[in-house]
Formats: sequence, C-alpha cells, structure tokens
Amino acid sequence: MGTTASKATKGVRSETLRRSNLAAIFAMLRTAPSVTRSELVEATGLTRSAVGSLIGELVEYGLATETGAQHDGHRGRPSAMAEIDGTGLAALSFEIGVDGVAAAVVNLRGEVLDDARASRTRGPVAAEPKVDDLVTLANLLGYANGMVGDRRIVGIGVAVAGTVTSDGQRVVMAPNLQWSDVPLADLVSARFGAGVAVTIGNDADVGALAEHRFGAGGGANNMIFVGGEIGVGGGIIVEGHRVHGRSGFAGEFGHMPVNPSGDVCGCGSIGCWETEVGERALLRRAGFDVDSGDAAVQRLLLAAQHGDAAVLDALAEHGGWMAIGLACLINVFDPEIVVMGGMFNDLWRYVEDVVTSDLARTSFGGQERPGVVVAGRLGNSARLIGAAELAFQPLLNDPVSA
Amino acid sequence: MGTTASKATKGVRSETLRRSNLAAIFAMLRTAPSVTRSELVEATGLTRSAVGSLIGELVEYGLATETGAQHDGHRGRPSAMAEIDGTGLAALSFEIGVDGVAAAVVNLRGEVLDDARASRTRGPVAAEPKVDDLVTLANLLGYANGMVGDRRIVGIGVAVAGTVTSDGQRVVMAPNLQWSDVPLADLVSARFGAGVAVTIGNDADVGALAEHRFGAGGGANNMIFVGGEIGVGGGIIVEGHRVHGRSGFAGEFGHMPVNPSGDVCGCGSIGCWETEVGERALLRRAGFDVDSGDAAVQRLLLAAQHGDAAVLDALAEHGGWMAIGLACLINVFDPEIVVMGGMFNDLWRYVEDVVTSDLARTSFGGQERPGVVVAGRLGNSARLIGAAELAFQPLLNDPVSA
DNA sequence: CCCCATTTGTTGTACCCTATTACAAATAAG
DNA sequence: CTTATTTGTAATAGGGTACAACAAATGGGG
Repeated sequence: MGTTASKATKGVRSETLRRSNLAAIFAMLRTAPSVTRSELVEATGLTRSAVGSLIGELVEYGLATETGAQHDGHRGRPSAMAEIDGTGLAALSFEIGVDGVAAAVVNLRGEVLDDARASRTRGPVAAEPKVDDLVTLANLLGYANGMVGDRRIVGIGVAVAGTVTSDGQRVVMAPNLQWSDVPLADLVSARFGAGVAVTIGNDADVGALAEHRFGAGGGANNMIFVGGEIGVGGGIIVEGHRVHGRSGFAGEFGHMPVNPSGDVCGCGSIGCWETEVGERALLRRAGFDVDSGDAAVQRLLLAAQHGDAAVLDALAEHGGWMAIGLACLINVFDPEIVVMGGMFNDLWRYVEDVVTSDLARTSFGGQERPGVVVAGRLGNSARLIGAAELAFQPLLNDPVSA
Repeated sequence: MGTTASKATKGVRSETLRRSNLAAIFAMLRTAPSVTRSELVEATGLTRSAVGSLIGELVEYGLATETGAQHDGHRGRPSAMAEIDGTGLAALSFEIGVDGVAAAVVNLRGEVLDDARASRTRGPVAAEPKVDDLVTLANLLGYANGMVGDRRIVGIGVAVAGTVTSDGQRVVMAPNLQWSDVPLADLVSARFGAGVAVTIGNDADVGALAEHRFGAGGGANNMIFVGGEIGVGGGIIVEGHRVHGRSGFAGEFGHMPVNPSGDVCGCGSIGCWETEVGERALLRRAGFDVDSGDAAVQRLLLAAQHGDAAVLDALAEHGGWMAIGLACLINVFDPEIVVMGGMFNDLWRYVEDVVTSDLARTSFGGQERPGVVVAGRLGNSARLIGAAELAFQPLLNDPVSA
C-alpha cells in the first residue's frame, strides 16, 4: 500500500513526467545488479541524453552510482554501469509475530544489513508492550535520531499478523494477538519521532512483496504467496502490484472452504483450508500437542529429518490438503508462480512431491505448468525485507522528493 | 487484453504525455453521462487551458461533443458539458456460445444499437461454420465494408466460451465447443476484411468487463464476475484492470475444489465447484434431463415461477453450494462487488436469500459486507457489450491515433 | 438599472523536459 | 595509423502544459 498523493491526479504534466521517468529508471536499477545507459535507453524508449540526465539526477541524490566504464571486448566507447547506491540510505523494519518480534536494517538493494529477534510467549498482549519491544530491538541495532551508524533511515515498516487498513496506518484485526482497530503507526511514530514515516502491512502481504521483488518470485507479473503459522494467509501480486481488496482482507487463503464435512474453523465456518493445513492441523495429525506453537513444529521437523514414520505420514497427508487449496489458487489466478512461505517453507522438502503430483492431477491444465509452486528464497527475512519495502515506497514513487 | 505497443516503452515523453491525457479524459467521459471542463480540471489536476485543448481535440476527432452551456443557478459563466459522441463510431461484437451465436452493433457509450441471435443445437462444431454464422448475422445487422449504416466500425470483438491467448488472437481451448488452438481472429479477419481489427475474449472475462464499465460493477476498482452455463467461469477486475493470468486461464472458478467427497468433474478432478453449481448439477438436482441445455433451464425457471416445491427445494440447495464457492472468492479477493452473470443471473431471484444468509455465516468478516453479491444488470447483452469493449480498446488507449 | 463578485473560456507567453543533431571520447578491426 | 563503432556531452529545437491576463456570462445587492 504505497502512500497516495494528497490529490489523486491522473493527468500528466512535465514535472510529473520527469518524476515518472526517474521512478521507472530507479525501479529498473533495483531489478538488476547493474545496468548500462544503453540498456535503459532500450528499456524506456527515451534518448541517450534524457537517460543521461535522469541517471545524473539519481546519482546526485545519492540513490545510484555509476562505476567506471567496463571494457567488454567489442568496439565502441565502453559503457558506464549504473547501480543502486546501497550505502547511504536504509529502512528500519519490524515484524510483530505470534511467537515474537524482530527488527532489521535493510538497504535499497533489499539486503539485510543487521537484524535482531526476541521470542515471546503466545497469547494476548496489548500493542504498547509490543512497541516497547520494537524500541528495544531498534536500540540494539544502533538506531538513534533517524540514523543507524552513518545510514539515514528513510522510513519504518512494520509487518503484523493481522489485517491492515489500505493506508498502512491501522491494524483492523489481529485475532492471534487479540487486537482490534489498533492505530499502530501512530504508536510507533510516537516512539521513533515524527520525522520518520511509519507504514504497517499484513505479514503475508509483505512476505509476498519481498519474494516478488528480491526472492523466488522475481520477474513474475502474477504471483501468489502462501504463508502460514497458526493462521494461513497470503499475498497476491497481479501485474506487478499487490492486491489488498476493498478493506485489506484480500488473501485470506486460510478461509477458502475445501471440506464441507470438515472441522469448525476459528472464523466460525466449517472446513476452511486452515483447519486442514494450519499449524494446529499438522501437529494434531502428527500426534503432537497442538498448543505448543513453533517450538513443536521445529520438533516435528526434527523428527521428520530423523525418519519418524508417523510424522512422515502426517506430512504426506498434510501435503495432500495443501495441494487442494493450491489447486484452487492456481485455477482462480493462473499465476506464473506460487511461492510458499512461513511454515510451508519449512515443510516444503517433505511435502513437495505429494503436492506436485496431486496438483498435476487436480489443477486445470496443471500438467502443462510444472514447477509453478516453489519454496520461498528469503526464509525468515522475507517479512522484514517486505516491511522495509513499505518504508521505501514513497522514495520509489518519487525518487528525488525531499 | 488491450493491444500492446510494438515496443513496450515505460518512459514518458511529450507525445506520450498528451496521448495519456487524452486517454484519461476520454475514459472519464465514458464513466459519466456528461462532464464539465472544471470537473475534468479537478479530476486530472491539469489547467483549464490544457483541458480545453484536450477536449477540443477529442471533439475534432469525433469522439466527444460539447453541448451548449447550461445554466445551473449559481453565478459565474455557465459550463459547457462534454460527453461521448455516440453517433459516428461503433464496434461490431459477436458471441459464440454453446447454444447459439449472437451479434450486436455497440456504440462508444456501451449502448446496443441493434442485435441478432441464432440458436444452434449443442455439440462439436468446427470454427468455420461458426464464422459463417457470424457473417450471416453481420449481414442481418447491415454490415458492409467497415460500416453499418453511416457508422464506421472501428473493430470487431468476439466473445467465446473458452480460454483465449492474452493477445486476443487464438482460442487455446473451448471444451464445450471441442476446439483446441483455433486462430479465430484470423478466421474472422479473413471474412470481414483486413481493415478491421479483430479481438477475441473469453466470455466470462468480457462479461466482467461489460458489467464493470457499464453495469452493476460500475465504479468498483475490485470486482469479481461469476458466469456459468454448462461450465462455470468468471472474470477478475483488480484496480480497474482485468486479470487473465499467465496463460489466460485465470478465473476458472468452476474448478475450485469445494467437496473432496464430491463427483468427478469434466476436468478430471473430484468435487469442483462446477459439479455442484453448474447447469447439469441444477437440472439433476431438480429431477430434469441433464442434457437438455438452456431450454431445460428455462423450463425449470418457469416451474419455479409457478411454485413447484421440488424445484424450489433444488434451487435452495443449489444456492447453498453457490454460497460455498462465493465465500471462497470473497475471502480470497475481498472484492468491492461480486456480479452474478450467465445462468446465475437468471437464478438469482430464487437463490439470493439462501446465498446471502449462508455468506453472512461463512465469509470471513462477511457480516460487515451486506450486498456485496448482486445480479448483473446487463443481462444477455453483457457479453456482447464486453466484446465491443475489446474492439474499442485500441481507441481507448490512444484516442487520436489513425 | 448598474456595479460587483464569481466562474468559465480564450489567448499569448513562460517553462519543463525530452528529442534531435553534432561533436568528442574511447575502444577494436583492419 | 585509419576507419568503424559505440557511448557521452552539449547546444538547440520542439511538444505540451503552466501561468497570467483578459473576455464573457451569469447572479447578488443596492
């Protein structure tokens, strides 16, 4: 949910034209390690002089660098290589999960420069103590007065396990934290100073954002991200943009009804996908204590690694149910790629075969789309990198604004 | 699937800037009966002189008219009203369905000026005889040499019951017509002359397009359209744009798995939504001959109208299954509106109460979203109006191109 | 009836930004 | 050493909107 201009103008004029071109070139620099001006000419359709001027401005503002020209063996004047300047700016990102909180400093290349985590017991906790935790983690990372070391923090992004308003300011509801209508951005702003903008995002949405920009989904225009711990949710990328729906509730994949004879879900319905593939379903299926959280899941994975037959059977059955919901998503979206995050990322090695073979049988035209479901590549950092992207978004939209 | 430029440039320059502004104003004219220049200034952020010049150009090209200024009682110079010129241009649109073919002449306001239909018995038919039918219908409508009467036909759009390549040129597969990889646009072009561009679209996708631009979904940024006859499919509008997925397969709502203990579907899976809510499921549930097509559905509706208890019971059960799949779509997309088209439009009066009350219980946060599911407003014309939009799309993208 | 305020339309010039053209620089090929 | 090729830079041209001023057309108020 990038911030919206105070006046949603649709008309283009000279100054917005240049801003748009700066943003486009900046975005192109972020999808490649380095780029020549000629490649930018090719990609944008602008002339060499226009691209030169635009690159010059990004360099002047400390967003890009142009290295010395590199000889590549063909004749003609060598090209200078432009790339993102990963040194001067960073975002501070946080994650408020069910099992703990985390923080990271992330640069413009999506690289985690430093991070910190703290476990917390599950259960209802007010927002303020969680924000206290965030302050503590930020201090651990060396944050002070809008800076970390000699990097300027351009914004703060927070991933939370709940639904968020589309302006990224309030948590509408987070059932597993037992929050309802929490002005989280204001709470964080109050502690970090009004000079740094704070943006909140749903944890699955920002996981999708990260895997799309820097992870397994890179280069895809249409991507589905499935994440899950206690709850199962997801993010949707369509034509390169995230979909959040009219109230921020899009991506509630855990509540797809897949089994009319199934169990009662926490949402009150019967047979939601979450009741078959969530954390509690897995632990129950494997004969573990369903209330022991992530620690129990780690023990289950350890048992699987050691070849425990009951656990492997449970995982196979789990994979079968995963395939049912994934078939639904594939038939509805026809995505280029489906990225499995959260707990599913951890399970992937044990369920991939079952999921893949079941999908080949159950997805419409699925036989023609091998490899469409993959594990995420950013692991535990995905949500932190995604939250940083929320913080960077105003800069991405208008690279040379104040 | 609007046509793509031969060179996908992302850079903006003066000439593309003006084209973009012309397109934006043209689009605004199409969403309102008439608009003042001041309203366009407000909406676009451009100045009065820029808007005046842009409107002047649309008028010069015969795309808009500016009526005499209207007195509205407040002081100040009265405003001229600009509106779409619905007189000089039109699109020729066709629909190739399972039970027949149809054609229409549609103007820039989305108004059907004239239409013609022909029923056909079901079953496999080669594409060529279908195109013969289209030529016959076009002749009936008075089409000759790129004109109908004194209206110039700017393009031809064809809705077909199957999946279509994203460039709108080929039918990848249409199971109920038993087509596979048919170059339909070329076949139509060959009969109507190379001077008129032909664009093909999936029938549910174009139904969604029509209801979004001119029907029940007007004004929504995020809309789901559910259509169905033998097969059940749908269209997805996200941030105002249609979603077709990587291969044009998006919107296969009929193949969402909702019942692991259900029937074998035509696609080979078990318990797809289509097996519970498609035409055959309804006819079987009501004790009718499942192979008698649309005529049987009409007889069923007549029986319901007369209060046949068995039929009303069947419809209630049908509504329950409709609600299950709709709950899935609502949880996945969080759409502003879901529009029911095709057969579901016909059934709506008999199933609305069951669907609405079941959704209130089964959709995540559904209680807070009354009225999100509605019947379509364009009825049988939806697909024809939507196909016309495919034909108009190049003009919408660049209003003053040749 | 006249003057004033307000809103909209038109016109001429200023300004922003890229396009175009020409030239310079830096290479490899012959 | 010359030529060909590719890229960078600089000066000017050109497209299109912004800006400012003025004109036109209304209603309000005295």
